[in-house]
Amino acid sequence: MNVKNLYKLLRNLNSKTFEKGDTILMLGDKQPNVFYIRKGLVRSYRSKDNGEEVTFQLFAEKQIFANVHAILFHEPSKLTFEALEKTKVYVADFETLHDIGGENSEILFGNNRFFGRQILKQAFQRVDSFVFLSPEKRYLKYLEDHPNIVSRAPDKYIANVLGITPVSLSRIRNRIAKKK
Amino acid sequence: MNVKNLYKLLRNLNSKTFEKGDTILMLGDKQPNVFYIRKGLVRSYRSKDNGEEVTFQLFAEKQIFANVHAILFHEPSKLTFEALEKTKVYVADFETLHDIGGENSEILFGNNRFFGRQILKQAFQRVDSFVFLSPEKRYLKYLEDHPNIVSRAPDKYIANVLGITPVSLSRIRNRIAKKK
DNA sequence: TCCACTTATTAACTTAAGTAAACGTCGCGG
DNA sequence: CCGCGACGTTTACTTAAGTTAATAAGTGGA
Repeated sequence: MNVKNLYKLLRNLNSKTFEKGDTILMLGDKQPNVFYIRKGLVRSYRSKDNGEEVTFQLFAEKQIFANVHAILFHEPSKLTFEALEKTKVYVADFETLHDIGGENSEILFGNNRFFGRQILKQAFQRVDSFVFLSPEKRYLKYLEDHPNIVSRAPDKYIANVLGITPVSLSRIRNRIAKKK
Repeated sequence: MNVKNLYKLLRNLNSKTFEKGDTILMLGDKQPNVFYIRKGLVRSYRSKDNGEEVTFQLFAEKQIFANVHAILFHEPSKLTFEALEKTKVYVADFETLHDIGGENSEILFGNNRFFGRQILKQAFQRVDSFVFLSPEKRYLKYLEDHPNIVSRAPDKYIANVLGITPVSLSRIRNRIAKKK
C-alpha cells in the first residue's frame, strides 16, 4: 500500500462516538458504511412480525460491523445497530475502502481483520456451530470465543444470538454449574 | 473487463467431471480452488469426534463452492466435498481469479454470483434462519429457496444442513402434511 | 431375480426447549 | 428513599427434539 492510498484511506476514516442507547445504523439505511469499534459494545437486531426484537449479533472492541445488505446486495439494511455502552468507532465508506485496497488486501487493520474476511469468517463459524453443536456446546464455545461480550451484554441478547430463549440459556447455565 | 483478462480467465477455467460418489475436494486440501457447478449435486461434510459424518452444505447447478478455509484463512480445508450425482464443474484457482477481477467485480458469472458475495450471502442467510426461524420454518424456507436440492438430496443430508436429526425432519414433514 | 444395504418412517421413551407467569434483585429516576 | 420497571431465575406445563430401535420401502449389485 502506497502513501497516496494511505492518505486517501485516512481522509475517509471518521471517528464517531455514540452514547448508550443510541442508534448507530438504522433499519432501511442504504449507506455502505463499515465500522470499526475502538471502544464499546454494539448489538444488531430486527423485529419479528409480532413486534418482538431479536438480537442478531453482538460486537465489542476491535471488531468490524457493517451495513452488509447495502454493501453486498445494494439493499436497505435489514438490521438496526444500537450502542449498548458508550461506543467509539471509526466509520468509513465501503466503496472508498474498496477502491483503495481491494477485498483481498489487508489494508485496513492488519491480518484477518479486513472487512470481508472477518465478516465471512464470523458468519461461517456461526453456521458451523449451529450445524455441529448443541445449544449447550454452542454457548460454551461462544463464551470461549467472546468472554468480553458475555460478561457485558444482557443474557437475553446472548440467548438470541445463540438461537435460543433467555429461559433456556438460564437453564443451560444452571446445568453447566451443576456439572462442576 | 478487457479482452486480455478474459483470455487469462478462460485459460484458468478447467472443466472437470466427477462420478457419483467421487471426492471433489478432500479434507486437509490446501488448494485455493473455486468450483462452479454446471450440472450435478455436491455435498460438503466433516466427521464428528465419534466418527459420524455431518453434512454442512448442499450445492446444485449454478452454485459456487470453494475451499474457503484455504482461500480466506490459508488453512487446510476442514470439509470434504463429494459428488452426489455425476457432476460437471468449472474449476479455477482463486488467486488467479482475484488477480483478474478483484473481489468486488462481477467478472465470473454475472451479477451476484461472484465468489465472495455468493458465499457470504449464503452464510449470512443461514445464520439468519437459525436465529429467527424455528426448525419447521427453517425447513419450509429451505424448501422454498432450494426446491431442486430438496427433491434430489437424501433427507439425512438436508436434516444436517438444517441443524436437526433425520428423525426430526421426518416428523416435521409429517406435521406439515397434516396441516394441509 | 433376489438379497443385502441404505434410507425414511414410525414408535416408545428420554431429554431439552418453548411458553407463561411468579418471584426476587437490581438500578434508575422521581 | 421509595417505587417502578427491566432482567434473570425459577416453576409448572406444553411441545418439540434427541435417541434408540423396529419396520417398511427403495436401490443397486451379484
